[in-house]
Amino acid sequence: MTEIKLYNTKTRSKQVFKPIDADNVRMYVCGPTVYDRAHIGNARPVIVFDTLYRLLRHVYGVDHVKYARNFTDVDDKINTRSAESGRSIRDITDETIGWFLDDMGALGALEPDFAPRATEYIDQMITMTEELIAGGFAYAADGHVLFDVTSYDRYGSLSGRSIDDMIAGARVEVAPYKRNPMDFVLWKPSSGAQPGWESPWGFGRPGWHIECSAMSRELFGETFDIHGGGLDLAFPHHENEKAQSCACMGEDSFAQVWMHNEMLQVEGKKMSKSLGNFFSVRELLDQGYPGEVIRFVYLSTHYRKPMDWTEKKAAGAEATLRKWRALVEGIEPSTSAAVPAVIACLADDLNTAGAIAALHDLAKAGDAEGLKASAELLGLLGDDLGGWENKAVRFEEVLLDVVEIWRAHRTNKRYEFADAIRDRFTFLGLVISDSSEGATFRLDYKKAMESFLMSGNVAKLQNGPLIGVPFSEIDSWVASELVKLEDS
RNA sequence: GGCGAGUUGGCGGAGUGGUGACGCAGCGGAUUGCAAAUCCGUGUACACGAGUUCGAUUCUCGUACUCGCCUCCA
Repeated sequence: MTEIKLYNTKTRSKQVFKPIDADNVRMYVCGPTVYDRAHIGNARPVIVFDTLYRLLRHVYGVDHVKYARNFTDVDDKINTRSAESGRSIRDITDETIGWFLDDMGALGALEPDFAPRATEYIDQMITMTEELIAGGFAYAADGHVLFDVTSYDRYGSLSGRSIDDMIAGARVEVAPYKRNPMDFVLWKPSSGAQPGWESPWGFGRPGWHIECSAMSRELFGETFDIHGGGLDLAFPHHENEKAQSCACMGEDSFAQVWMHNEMLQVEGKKMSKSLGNFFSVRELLDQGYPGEVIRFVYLSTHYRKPMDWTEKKAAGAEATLRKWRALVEGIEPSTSAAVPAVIACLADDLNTAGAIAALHDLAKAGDAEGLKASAELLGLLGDDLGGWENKAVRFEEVLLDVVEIWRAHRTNKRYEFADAIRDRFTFLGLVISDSSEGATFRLDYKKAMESFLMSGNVAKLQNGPLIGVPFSEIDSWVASELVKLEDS
């Protein structure tokens, strides 16, 4: 059996992965708070852990791996959104969950086996909170229940912090009902319009961290194999989850391996709402980036390194995938055809960049079957379209007419006319590949967009090059230019 | 202030204690009416300083710089 090594945040080292039960490998990943479209940073853990899920399924068998990813559907951001829009919380969260699954599906992410919603596990959260109080790890005060961080002596061990250091950082909310400023909320009171449930401490709602502890116990039991999420969750979210669960169920309980993906940047800068370079997966898809291209860009950087999203990388990814897709077209590989070199890279702490290099080797060697089977382990080159339909040239009829004119000029050696037409094509971003089997065309989006802007169209670039013109506008512009070309 | 990560050729990006991936770009060639596409070939890079070593880009320590988390945000 393939030996998988994973970097464990808890031990700060790469270790051989030994599942608790090889017939029931369990992975829990923190999912989104559902109040808005997923931004491109949300997509990184989804793609990273989807790839790990695929690898685990390959190694342990599809029926022996269980993956849970929660939806946080009770949160003040959702309450705010509800108050602003006048819509019900359930409406907002239902819609957002639908968007999330659509957008992540477009990136080739498999749906997890479990997608628990926090609001459906309130009872379990209350139960765990009661257990923590009974065990002396939490206390009720002023309608709140707080976790007493001093009661758990390993508090801070996951993220490498000490309580004293953190208090010195002075970034904690001081509240009169807290015994220690670092104590965090397990339960808090709700008033009027806020969502809430009856509890031993009155009408209220859970704090953020308790949901993962309660839901993972319900779905997976007291212990499970892998807990993943973005590095920014390491503290406080994961530290607090671990404190709750281990205080409640023992130090050996809860996650055995903690994995954190590094953050994502955009064109070399931190992506944040305050910097305004913040955009959603849907915006990227709508601009014509196939989901598969986005996925490829993410996988070309190791998950524990900061990843920079750039247009240049996307263009490179597209060129590579286009080449590979042409090579594997019509190939039906057996599921066991995945190549050892690719598997070995993935098994080495998910070295996806190395795996992609191995795929390049396969492509160069012309091993279409190996390429396709191996690529599918990374969620690439699947049979679904991967979002390429957005790139299909929808003005095909006009195009074919113009091509006939171009061809006629060439056949008659009227090269100056033929070349003028071709130059026009090139200007429009239409890349012509004229082979012995006939001419084929594709639209170079970036080139087309440049020409579009050069042609006097108003630039709509507001927040950098990516938040630009929708692909559909380029599309119709190219079509109208082709009509002009045909007329002239 | 606390914690952590990184620094590899023009760009992106793996990896290794000892003849230096891979991709893109560039360059040369094949092909082409000319191109595009494709194919073939081509590149002695590992922040700086010291230490360990027969030998370090790879290990240790230090310096510089970059970045992230601790706040909305994964």
